[in-house]
Amino acid sequence: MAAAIELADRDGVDAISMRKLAQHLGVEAMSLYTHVRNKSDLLSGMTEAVISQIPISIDDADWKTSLRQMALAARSIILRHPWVPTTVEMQAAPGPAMLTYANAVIGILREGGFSVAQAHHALHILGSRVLGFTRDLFDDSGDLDPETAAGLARELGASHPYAVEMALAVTHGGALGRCDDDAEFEFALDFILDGLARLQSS
Amino acid sequence: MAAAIELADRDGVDAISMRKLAQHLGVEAMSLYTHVRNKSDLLSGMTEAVISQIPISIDDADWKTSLRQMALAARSIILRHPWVPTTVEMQAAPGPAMLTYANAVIGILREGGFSVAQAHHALHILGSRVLGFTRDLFDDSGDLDPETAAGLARELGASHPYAVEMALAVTHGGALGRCDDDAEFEFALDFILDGLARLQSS
DNA sequence: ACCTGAACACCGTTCAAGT
DNA sequence: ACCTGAACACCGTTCAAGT
Repeated sequence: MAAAIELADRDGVDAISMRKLAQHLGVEAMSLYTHVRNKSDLLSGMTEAVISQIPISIDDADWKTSLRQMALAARSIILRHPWVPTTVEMQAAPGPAMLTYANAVIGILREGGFSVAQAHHALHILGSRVLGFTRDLFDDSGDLDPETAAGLARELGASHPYAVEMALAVTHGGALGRCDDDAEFEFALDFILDGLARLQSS
Repeated sequence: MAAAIELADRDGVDAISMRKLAQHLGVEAMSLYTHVRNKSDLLSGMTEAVISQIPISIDDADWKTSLRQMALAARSIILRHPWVPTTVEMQAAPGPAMLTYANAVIGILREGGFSVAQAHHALHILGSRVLGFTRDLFDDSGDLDPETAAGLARELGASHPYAVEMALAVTHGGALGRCDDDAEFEFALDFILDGLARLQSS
């Protein structure tokens, strides 16, 4: 399992095949089937192993800081295993580690005074952000060299002025510095947590 | 392209292979390579074809109703092609249709009075929700028959009380009716749009 | 320009066989 | 209990050949 995680971290999850993993372990491909039912079983095992590393916040802080702590902790762990979002989405049913994590999140909300219905809404709103990741529509932390960026701007400026304006502002530090994914994640997280506080008290 | 979309709608995107698609078209697999560079080119073509169907709202309503309209329209189209979220995430670079869509969203925000920085934040917060989909952590619109549900509750109730409480409330209409994905999506969307309005005026 | 067929280097998985 | 090797039914893609 550890070997598979290491291999996925290095080469990406697409590079994981029974044959390659076996080779990585100095063994024949079919030997893996004694330890794992099939490939999807392997992938859930890897996913569960990572999820179970996310610390569940136990201290009795208020729900907002607890949730914030957990989401940021989750993010820092998942950043080290960038393939996890993919494998999480591939799973049909959540494993025990995932269930424990979800139970902790719901528990924080319920103990914080959310009704079941409110907590349910909150889960839908937080979506995968409680797990520390957001599938961005596209990478805007781009590193284009200035000349190709200028070329693109000239080509697309007429048809997509707003997109180009933002891309330019974000990539080479115009008004905004280059897009800071960490800061952007925290901003979105706090935006949601503040909204949930308002939802609860309304 | 249309044939590929039809096949993916019917059998899922995993069932799409050059060989199967060719067979579906009554042709040999290698013939496809005259119309498409490779498989990933095929998948982006399919994705782009669907994205380009999403109507860009042109009427001069305020930004909130415009964005709401677009997100709901996007959702209704993507619901008919459930594989699109997957293929969107697989793409390295956004195609023209995706760019046009993003430009429209940013344009609505900018014309609605958002600064570039605010619009940038808004994009990160909306995430894939502007495209009408959210990857839920897990399906909670489950349809378990009552007895296995009761069994699960007994088994997990001790270790995961909060998760079980919510699952029971959501699945067989306790306090909440069974989880209505449409309503839940609209709720989350409005939650975000209201928050963005507050962000803008602060 | 479009289609074909054979071929190559991969997959996941089974099964019978070994220790 | 754990590992192996051959085999099967698949992949995406190349290349030379046809019309």
